[in-house]
Amino acid sequence: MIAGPGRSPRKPKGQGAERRGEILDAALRLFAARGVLAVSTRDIASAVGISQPALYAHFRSRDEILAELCERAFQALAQRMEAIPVCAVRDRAAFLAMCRIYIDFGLEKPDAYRVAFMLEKHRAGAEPLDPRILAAGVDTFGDFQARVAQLVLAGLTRPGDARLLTQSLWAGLHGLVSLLLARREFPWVDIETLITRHLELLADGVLAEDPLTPRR
Amino acid sequence: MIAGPGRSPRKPKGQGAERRGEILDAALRLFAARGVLAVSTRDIASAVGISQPALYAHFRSRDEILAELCERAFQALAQRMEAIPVCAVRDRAAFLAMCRIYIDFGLEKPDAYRVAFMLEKHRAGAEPLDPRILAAGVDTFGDFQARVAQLVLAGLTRPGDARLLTQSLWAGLHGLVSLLLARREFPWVDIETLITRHLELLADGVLAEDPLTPRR
DNA sequence: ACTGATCACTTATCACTGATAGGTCAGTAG
DNA sequence: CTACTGACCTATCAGTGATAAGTGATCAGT
Repeated sequence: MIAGPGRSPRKPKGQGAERRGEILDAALRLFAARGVLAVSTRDIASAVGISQPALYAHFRSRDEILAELCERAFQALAQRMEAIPVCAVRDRAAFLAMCRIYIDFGLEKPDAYRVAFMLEKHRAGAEPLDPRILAAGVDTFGDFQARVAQLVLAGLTRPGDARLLTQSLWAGLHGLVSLLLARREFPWVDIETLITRHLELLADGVLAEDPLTPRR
Repeated sequence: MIAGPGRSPRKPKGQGAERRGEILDAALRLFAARGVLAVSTRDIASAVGISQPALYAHFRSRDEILAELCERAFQALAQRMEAIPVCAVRDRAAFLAMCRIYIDFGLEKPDAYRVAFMLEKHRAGAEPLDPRILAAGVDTFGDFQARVAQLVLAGLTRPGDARLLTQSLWAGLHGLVSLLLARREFPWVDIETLITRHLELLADGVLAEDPLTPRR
């Protein structure tokens, strides 16, 4: 669409996997700058400094580039989540910290979050979604679930098994992040207040009332 | 993309607003059948029985068709919500029923829901979103908030004003609906169980503990 | 040193997208 | 009858994702 700042001046050949990485970096940078829908394969190729069809030597389709970025995003989130070790999830504070990591990730890396959780990968009639990506998503979800399971084992949660509680909690977190990202023009209350209150709401809904660790 | 079943055989002229309605109906039908992204203006025009440029006599762009459908979707949701009058929202059961209406709407009319709540209207660099649509959304949200305010007035909620609680609750509901719609291939637990438990979670998070109306 | 294969890349082109320009034709007002 | 209006058409635009076929450098084997 727009000429853009960055037509690189034709690169030397570039060694296999190295080019692949360059393409992914350029794509993520453009997606972050203009939005996922507004970036064409020509834009990406131009930013890398190669012709548009050259992309197809490294990726089978534009969607495969997205899928690869999606996998990267899952890994980045999983890495952040490691800041709260599974064994450390034993009280309300750790629960809140864990949820906070998810929300902060979404708000700080909106395009990674969009690619991973908001884009519809298989439009009606397309192929059934790269199983590698599905696996990466399920893995990341598993990391989350393992931490919730700690709370269940410690008897801190309201009734329900870890899988059910985790899916419900995930929905609660995703709802806030995705609405904030997709409806920036909505008249939100103060965002920090909203996040804090929403986390309290989720904690109240997931965790058992416990007089020893009062809510506020 | 695909020829599709429905090239209507060239309509007679059609009176102004009537054509407009036909176009919206056809667009919604196609979006529901193939997904919003997979439907072109030529598909819509062909289904109505007119040429593709003729659409632009009634709408300024494809996005304006989407915006109009979005407004319709908000109205449809608002209409369903009227089944629970504002004054009737006085207890946990009414709260759950109100939330259930939202979720059922999303799952039963996935394309209307997608158009209204999940599509990103203003990609980076586009025009700032039709204010009529924004107003329709804020109105629908207001209907929701009025019901939550009843609960606040009745002293049934945990701390927080109605606006804050409503935005948080909305996020909780939207998270579940949008994830179920966007990630159909995810290994969800039984969906009815998940919905029920999630609504309990939200109720526990929003409503005060009240020994007179026990949770289960 | 020559040959043949391979690889990363190119240009040219495909069918398709949303959108615009300009002409056609029926119906109506004067 | 003329003049106008409005709904509609065909033709065409630039931009999209993707493919085909060709180019030139590199490298292994002889």
